Amino acid sequence: MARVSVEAERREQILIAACEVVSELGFKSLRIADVARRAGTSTGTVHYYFATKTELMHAAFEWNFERSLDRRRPILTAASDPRERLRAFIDSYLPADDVTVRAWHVWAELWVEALHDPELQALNERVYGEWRRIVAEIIRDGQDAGVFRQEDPVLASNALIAMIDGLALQVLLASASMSIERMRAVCDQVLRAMVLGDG
Amino acid sequence: MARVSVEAERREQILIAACEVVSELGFKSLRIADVARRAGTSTGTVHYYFATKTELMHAAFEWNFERSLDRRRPILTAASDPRERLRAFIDSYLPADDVTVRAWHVWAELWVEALHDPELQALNERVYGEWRRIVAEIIRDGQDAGVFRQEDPVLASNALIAMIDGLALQVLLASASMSIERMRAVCDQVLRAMVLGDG
Amino acid sequence: MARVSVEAERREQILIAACEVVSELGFKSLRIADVARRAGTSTGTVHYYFATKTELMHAAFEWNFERSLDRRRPILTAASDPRERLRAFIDSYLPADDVTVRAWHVWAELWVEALHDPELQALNERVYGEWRRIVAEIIRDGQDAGVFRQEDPVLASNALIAMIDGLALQVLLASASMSIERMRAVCDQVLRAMVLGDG
Amino acid sequence: MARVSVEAERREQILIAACEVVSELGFKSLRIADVARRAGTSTGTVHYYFATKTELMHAAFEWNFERSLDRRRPILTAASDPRERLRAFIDSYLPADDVTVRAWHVWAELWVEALHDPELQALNERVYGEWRRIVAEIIRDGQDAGVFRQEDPVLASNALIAMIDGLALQVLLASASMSIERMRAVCDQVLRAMVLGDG
DNA sequence: AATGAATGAGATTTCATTCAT
DNA sequence: AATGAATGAAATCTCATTCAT
Repeated sequence: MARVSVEAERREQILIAACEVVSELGFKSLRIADVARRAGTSTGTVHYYFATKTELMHAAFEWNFERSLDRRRPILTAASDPRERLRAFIDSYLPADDVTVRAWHVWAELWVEALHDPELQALNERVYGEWRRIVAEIIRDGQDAGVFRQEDPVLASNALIAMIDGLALQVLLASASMSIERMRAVCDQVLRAMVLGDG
Repeated sequence: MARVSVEAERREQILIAACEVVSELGFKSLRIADVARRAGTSTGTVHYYFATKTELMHAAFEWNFERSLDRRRPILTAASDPRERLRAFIDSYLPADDVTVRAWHVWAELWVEALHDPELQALNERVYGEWRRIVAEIIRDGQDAGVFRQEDPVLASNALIAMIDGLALQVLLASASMSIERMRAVCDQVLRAMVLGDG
Repeated sequence: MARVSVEAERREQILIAACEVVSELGFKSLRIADVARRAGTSTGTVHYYFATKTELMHAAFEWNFERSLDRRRPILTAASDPRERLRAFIDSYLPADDVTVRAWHVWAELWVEALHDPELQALNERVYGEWRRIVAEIIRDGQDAGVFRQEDPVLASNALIAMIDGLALQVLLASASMSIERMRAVCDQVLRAMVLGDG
Repeated sequence: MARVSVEAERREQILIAACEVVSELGFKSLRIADVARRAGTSTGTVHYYFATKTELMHAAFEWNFERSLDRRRPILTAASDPRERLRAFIDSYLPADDVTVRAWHVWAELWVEALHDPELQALNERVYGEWRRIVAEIIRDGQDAGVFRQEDPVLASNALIAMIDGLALQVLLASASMSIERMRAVCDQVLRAMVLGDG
């Protein structure tokens, strides 16, 4: 019993460390030794839990996604006005705090890694399926309530999510022309256009 | 004179090869030896033209951007209806043909590399400045002509470009839910919403 | 008392497992973890019984030899015609069944390991002393009975045993030109030459 | 031109070093770093010539065999009495001098490695085919000349070669009961039995 | 008596970079 | 201008061994 939790705990320590290192150095520069040091253990131990670097990174990407989802659950289950829900959801994706910035970094690394790795593509697919369903649902609710303009909710959801990805990326790239505030303003203008009787 | 052009040609051969290899294997897996083989030369020669791997990659990213810009120039200088111009511009970014797909791959690799490299961030900044100016200009033209809805053209331009980046990425990731056709449909719906008297 | 036998049993399980793994993977590739898995226990337990890998392997070689000897005892104690006894003895060394093949594999691994290990050389010496004495005895009996040709029985015994080793090795190496049948034919011809009044 | 010979020379230096190290430490204990040091170069260079440790070892085994063959060619082409030729051939296999001892060591390591490696089994097959043909030829010549006893020359050749292998192995194992002199005596007695009108 | 998580020393392998030609 | 043999630093991965439980 105690054993199991020790193992699970250790495993998570290593995954946390891996995400931190990916976020700081990038996947390309990440060395097992960095992860080990960060997790307060040895490379041997990292390999005891994850047979290969690839296995470790896949697990880290998966873990990063699960945590992201966990953090949003409260927002989505809160029964509130669709406009509020959509805004809160989008807001939670602004790379404003350390945790969110880190998660975005990891996610960006996954994208590029996935370009040449079908297994990671499958993870991306799963995640985006989840996002698209959530956002499309909110849009549909808003349309039914007569507060969002009529249009295909699935296409709109795709447009919204893609825009967030693209904007966040520019923010992460420390773009002088794309600060957090600017990103928020862009999102606001797009949301305003979606809401009826707001112009 | 002749010499200079021979050198310039060789240099470009190497840059082309570098972009091809990045697109196929990813930056992380690219080896100088791969680029050399692809360019039909030796690692020694690659280093003769580019002192370090970093220098080579920066030059390749720059080259990729210049080519991208060259390919769009005809679209932008063609004096036509803003709606047509905007659509043509967006269309030229759909990762539909090999050349465009390859360019996107290289671009995606640059993004992630730039997360930890200020020099590449500067390149990204220059490129996005260019794009934003171009798109904002078209939007302004359309608004002046009374065909686009009134809104901040710079914010709208940011929204549009970010969306294209995000959508293209999902297409590149071979997402089952984001084909080229789907991407086109998403763009169409967004454009339709921008155009007045179209709903 | 009961405890001791439990320990002895466990010890033997591990030795059996070690011989099986050596036979299948070779000494070079054998890992303690393999032996542990095969014995249905853990690496910790293997080390509880054998302090080091070297100690385990020496014990396994010793065990392999003892078993080999045990299997031949009935043949040697059966009072019969020297010709029959010699033939039966040789026959028992043909790598025809699984048990014998496995024993040969282990033995071959010992040879090569012993090239750089005096302790294993000592074991080899003991074993060969045993074989040579046995075979020389049979030959002497046959000479006394007037059925074997006159020659130095110790030299003849060495020749015979060396030949069996060399032939068995080629059979183990899956040589297309040295099958079990061929090995038997070679031994037959040599035996026939030893027996008087047979040409 | 010069280049080619430099490469070929370097390659051979490395193979010589590899055989020496195998002979001294055994295949199991051999490290690329040992070979590199012995060859007066770096591990990087060894890998420049041989992609993997396996490839290096296979090449070394092959090289060891080719050299062995080269050393015997004079004996075999010398037109002389079959009895003399057979004796000289056998004599050349006694592990009496350093070169021969080293070659035997390498050969013994190959045997055991080949037990789990089909590619090495193929090499063993090629080599033994060569030996068997050579020895069988000599025996046939001797039988035709009426100096060797009548028996199947191929079986006799197999018996002889296997015996030499088995005896040499015991000599290499520093067996107290199998010195070089003893090995010579055993061979002599066997040869004497083959020769007609000699008892 | 038995376990298995953890370790660290060490081995192979990779590859950008150098440099003599 | 161009080459490619050679290098060495560094990274992943392996595994016997230890030790707290």
